[in-house]
Amino acid sequence: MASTVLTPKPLRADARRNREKVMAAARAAFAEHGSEAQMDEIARRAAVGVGTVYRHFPTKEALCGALIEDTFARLADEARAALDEADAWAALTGLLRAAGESLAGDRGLVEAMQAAGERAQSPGERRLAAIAGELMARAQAAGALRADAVADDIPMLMCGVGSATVRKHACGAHWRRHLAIVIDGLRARPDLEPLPAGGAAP
Amino acid sequence: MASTVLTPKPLRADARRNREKVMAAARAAFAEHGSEAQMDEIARRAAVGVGTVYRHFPTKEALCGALIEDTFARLADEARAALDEADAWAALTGLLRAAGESLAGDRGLVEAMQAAGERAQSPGERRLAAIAGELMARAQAAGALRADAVADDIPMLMCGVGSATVRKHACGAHWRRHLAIVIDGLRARPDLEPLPAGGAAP
Amino acid sequence: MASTVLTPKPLRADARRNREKVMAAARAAFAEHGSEAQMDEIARRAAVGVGTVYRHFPTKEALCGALIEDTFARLADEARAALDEADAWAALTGLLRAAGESLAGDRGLVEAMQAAGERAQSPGERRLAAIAGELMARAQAAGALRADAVADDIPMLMCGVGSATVRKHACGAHWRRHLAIVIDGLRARPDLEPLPAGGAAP
Amino acid sequence: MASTVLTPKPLRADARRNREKVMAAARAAFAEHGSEAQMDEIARRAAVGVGTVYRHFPTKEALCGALIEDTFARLADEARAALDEADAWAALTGLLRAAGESLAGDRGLVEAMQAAGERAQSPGERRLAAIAGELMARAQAAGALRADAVADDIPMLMCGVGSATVRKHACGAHWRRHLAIVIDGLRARPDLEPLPAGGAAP
DNA sequence: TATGAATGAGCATTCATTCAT
DNA sequence: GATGAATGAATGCTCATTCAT
Repeated sequence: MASTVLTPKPLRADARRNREKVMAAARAAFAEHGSEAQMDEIARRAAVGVGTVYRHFPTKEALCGALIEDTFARLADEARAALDEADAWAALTGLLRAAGESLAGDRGLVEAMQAAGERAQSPGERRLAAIAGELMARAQAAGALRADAVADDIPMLMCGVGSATVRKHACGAHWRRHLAIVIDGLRARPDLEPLPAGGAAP
Repeated sequence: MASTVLTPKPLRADARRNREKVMAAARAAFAEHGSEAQMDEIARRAAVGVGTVYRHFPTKEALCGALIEDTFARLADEARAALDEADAWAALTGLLRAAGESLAGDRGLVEAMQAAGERAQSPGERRLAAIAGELMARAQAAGALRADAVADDIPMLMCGVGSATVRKHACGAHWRRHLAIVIDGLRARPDLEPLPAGGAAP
Repeated sequence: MASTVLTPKPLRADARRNREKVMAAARAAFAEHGSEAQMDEIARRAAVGVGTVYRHFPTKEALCGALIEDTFARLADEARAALDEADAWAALTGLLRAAGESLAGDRGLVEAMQAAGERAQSPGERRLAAIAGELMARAQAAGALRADAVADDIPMLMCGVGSATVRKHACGAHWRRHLAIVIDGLRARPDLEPLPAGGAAP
Repeated sequence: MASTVLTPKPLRADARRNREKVMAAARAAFAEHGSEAQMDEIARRAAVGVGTVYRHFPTKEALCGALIEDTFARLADEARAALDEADAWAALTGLLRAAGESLAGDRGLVEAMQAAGERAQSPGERRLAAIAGELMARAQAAGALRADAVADDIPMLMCGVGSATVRKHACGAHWRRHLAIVIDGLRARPDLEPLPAGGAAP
């Protein structure tokens, strides 16, 4: 699903099946434990030997990265469809909601969003950012999105929302409330104070 | 300061000094590395032996917990002062801003907020929640805070903001923008859609 | 060439070709990396699958052994020609020089010489030893080779010379100097002290 | 014994005892298995946990290196005493014999000599080389050592001799015979052909 | 009581060998 | 037969915790 861009070799059928078993197992393990997930456990969940995991992904980091890129690429594909929507604000908030659902409960992905900026952006990430930027521009032109929101705000806000998705919530809270509040905070209003300037942090 | 509730024994002066050196060192180490901070490094920063660290805190987790409680207690103390303020909305947002500054760049604290709900609430945390709840009620009564915001939303939102504080930001972004957007999203507005219901998650 | 003594089955043409590709690849790999050469790399160099390597040689050790025997057999063939030479000392030193050139830079072969005595002598090795022994006897009879040199000394000395061939030398040194010194040390001289007795070692 | 040059800290008594147990165990293990010796086995032989091994030596390579340097330093100390001897040839051959005894059967040390030139010379190694060079000059001046021998020849020759020491010898051979032949080959003689030129190899 | 040396379970990764395709 | 994917025991190293000095 939207993962291989160049398809270097048409993997043997059983190898492809194993690769997918490994990715599924890894997705589950990283979602549950973040980058502390153990390679042996991933292999066990995939019902293969560790060697097989390493045949497909040279290091744990590479495996984790492949999973993340896979998610970004899928989100970007979905987002591209949203570009056709007439209502830019609806398209933008739809994208945020979709991103929230992808992040939901996935410790690995949330860690990755927190670590963004410590590594180079992957292709899917860049595509996603470009589409989000386009949607923001349209939503600002339509007067729905506050004018002082910038493209870089989106991954930061989604990092925050993602962070909330991995919390065991107290009963009144839920990450969809967090997202809804953020979205409301992004709406254009006549009387809002401007956002503080961005810049290197912390 | 403000950390021990029962003070079981009045520690010898040098023991107390060591305890404080350890806590300071641990605060720095956890802030920088999160829960991956190493006990040896903490001892080294505190200029004591590891044994001394373990004399004051039985496990790494206990040390980390003491630090967190210390922070919550300090925040709660500060927040209590805010109860005297006439403008409830200003008091509430002031509290959020103070919390943001405490979280800023502190990986350990941010991790702790993400893990909240997996452990029992500490006394400071409870005091802080109570004060925040009181401020919310007043702000809602004053018509400044949206009526559908609930007490549990606050730590969740601050978890998100905290998450942004540990990110290496792209240049346009900054966690204070995140917080400002959240605050704007919390303002009462005539035409807002109600927030989705909370509930156990994920 | 000269490797299989009994040639149990006349291998199919393509199988023989593969066997030779594998041996050539293995020779290069073992020469470069010694016994740390990896089976996968040998297969890759030979442009065959690992399975094919294992079809021809049941274990890495067997492959390595076949290579060594191949080299000894070739040396023995060359040495047999030297038996016709009139000057026994020249024939003997020629053999040592030829052996040095074969060893030169071949980590696998040098390792094998160090390990000699831990495994049974191969046929080629025995033939070579017999020829060397014959040359030694003649050279001693001619008064050129010191009388206290014995057959077993030769592989030991060549082990030492071989060891020098795999060294990255400091600029003044070169293994041919080592060999020349050894050869000079083997010359009969009126005033030499006798060599120490041999015997099990170390 | 001649190992610590700067004595950075006066190790606690038990720590020093353990350090020495580890070095003794490692010496035995590296002697027997070369650099393939396993850290767990070294710990077991020393009757300590692996962690203790790593406390004293940060990596396997460092441990191996410390052992080698220890040997070179001890040899250099012994060699310095030899500088007082009147008979330079006897002093030089005595040094070679002592080196042979140190190398005898020590796979780790022999590997190190083969790898010399792939890493920087250690202080002990340099001291040893300097003393050997001085002895060579004197022995050449006395007309005992052949004039075309150079300093770099010595470690190369000892590498060869060392290589012979780890062989399981056939009954007629023994590394002391190898060394004796090399020494005889180094004697000045009126009618020797000059050694081939040194230079980069292989 | 403070120290820091010792412990050892735990984890990522490698590679000879096997076996389904 | 040939292939190369799969296997999993083995290995170097880490780090929270314990305990002798």
